[in-house]
Amino acid sequence: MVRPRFAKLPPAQQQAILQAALDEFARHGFHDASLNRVIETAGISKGSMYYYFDGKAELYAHVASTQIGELFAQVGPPPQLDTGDADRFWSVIEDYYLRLMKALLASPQRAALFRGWATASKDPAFQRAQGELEQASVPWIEQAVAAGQRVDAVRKDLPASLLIAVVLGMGEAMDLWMLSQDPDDEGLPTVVGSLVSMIRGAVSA
Amino acid sequence: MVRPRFAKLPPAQQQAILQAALDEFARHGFHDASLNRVIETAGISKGSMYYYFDGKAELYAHVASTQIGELFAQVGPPPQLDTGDADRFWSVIEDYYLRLMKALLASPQRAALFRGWATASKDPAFQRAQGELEQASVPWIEQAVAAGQRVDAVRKDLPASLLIAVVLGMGEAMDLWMLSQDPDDEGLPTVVGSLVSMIRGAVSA
DNA sequence: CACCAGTCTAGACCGGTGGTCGAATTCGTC
DNA sequence: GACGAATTCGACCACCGGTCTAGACTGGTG
Repeated sequence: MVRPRFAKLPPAQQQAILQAALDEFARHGFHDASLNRVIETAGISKGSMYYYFDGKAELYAHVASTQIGELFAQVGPPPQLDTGDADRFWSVIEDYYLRLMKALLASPQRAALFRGWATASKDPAFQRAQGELEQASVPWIEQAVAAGQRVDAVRKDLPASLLIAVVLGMGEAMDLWMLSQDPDDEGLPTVVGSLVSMIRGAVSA
Repeated sequence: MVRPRFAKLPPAQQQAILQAALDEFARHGFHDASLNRVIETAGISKGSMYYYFDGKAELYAHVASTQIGELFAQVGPPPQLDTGDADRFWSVIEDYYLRLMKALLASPQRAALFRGWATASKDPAFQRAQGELEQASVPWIEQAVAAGQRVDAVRKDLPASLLIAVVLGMGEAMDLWMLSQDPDDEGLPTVVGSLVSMIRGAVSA
């Protein structure tokens, strides 16, 4: 975790550090980002950086969770999923996915940060600090799978861990593909519709 | 590419280098593997290593392509896919997938090496040297998708690049999940059957 | 024999990395 | 002002992948 001391810094300096870190992580991804460049850009010394953050991974985790928070603040909380039948389930998923992607495409730097997520998630140094972030995304997917099974939208003959792993893998591949295509706002709904139809095909009963 | 000089080394020393590199890459993945540890284990100097290999990426590429070669020698070449209808297509896929996974589970070190592939494929230093390896896997998937479309086993309304990206993502997630489950030989066919059914659901028409 | 070009090895060295640490400085409070 | 805690600083550490030079060894030639 970020150390509590950080909150006591003048907001301007907090912002300088976070902005420098966001720039660096968005541009280079987790592993190739340089802490030395961050402290140089932010105008602080290495000692200060390690006084406020336990290390590179903690800094990344803090930046990423801040960005996630802002993204959710824009898009709104995840919707209720088990309020209808299977078709309803999937159309709610598609709608929410579409809104998320729209918001993401609207802020390229944030998109670049999340694009580097896949890389970061395989880095041992990062995985130790990932706990907090994971608890914001994986449980939601777990609940979504459970809700889908409740309304007969998701098959029940496979372990939930496998369904989740596959959905995450598909999502990652789709996100990377979409971000590399840079679709306009008109084409986006069609693309998202196709992606959700693929997920539906993979996991539905 | 590996330099031709390497082939002129005494086989024992070739083996020492390749074994040390395989151990290191399998244990740590591409990025976190240390060339210094490899040369120490192999008992050669850094100068010699760079005399025989252009760098870390070339060494990894050589080790990996050797392992791929041995794997294919065990399992046999990819099968002909467009010799029947859709059901035939998918059963051939499932059969081949099953044989590949069986062979992979039989040699844990090789499995660990390939598990690190995903990590490696995102490393810029690695991508430059990936050409040779890529030409052995991606084109095969492209052909498989094209063959599947020919026999109406794969939907034609989406770009091939998306289908391939999603299938690769699913495959990666499934492989990781399977290797983490460490299934016995009895359970394997069932699991592989489920996985192929998920891929089929995602990409079929 | 002497000489030489080519092959090969050793390891010092380079700029970079993330991370540590003790000293110096600033700040809050008596 | 004085004292202790909070904060800042940058030198320093071990390690990384990669470069480079000095020299040992080899086989061939006059």
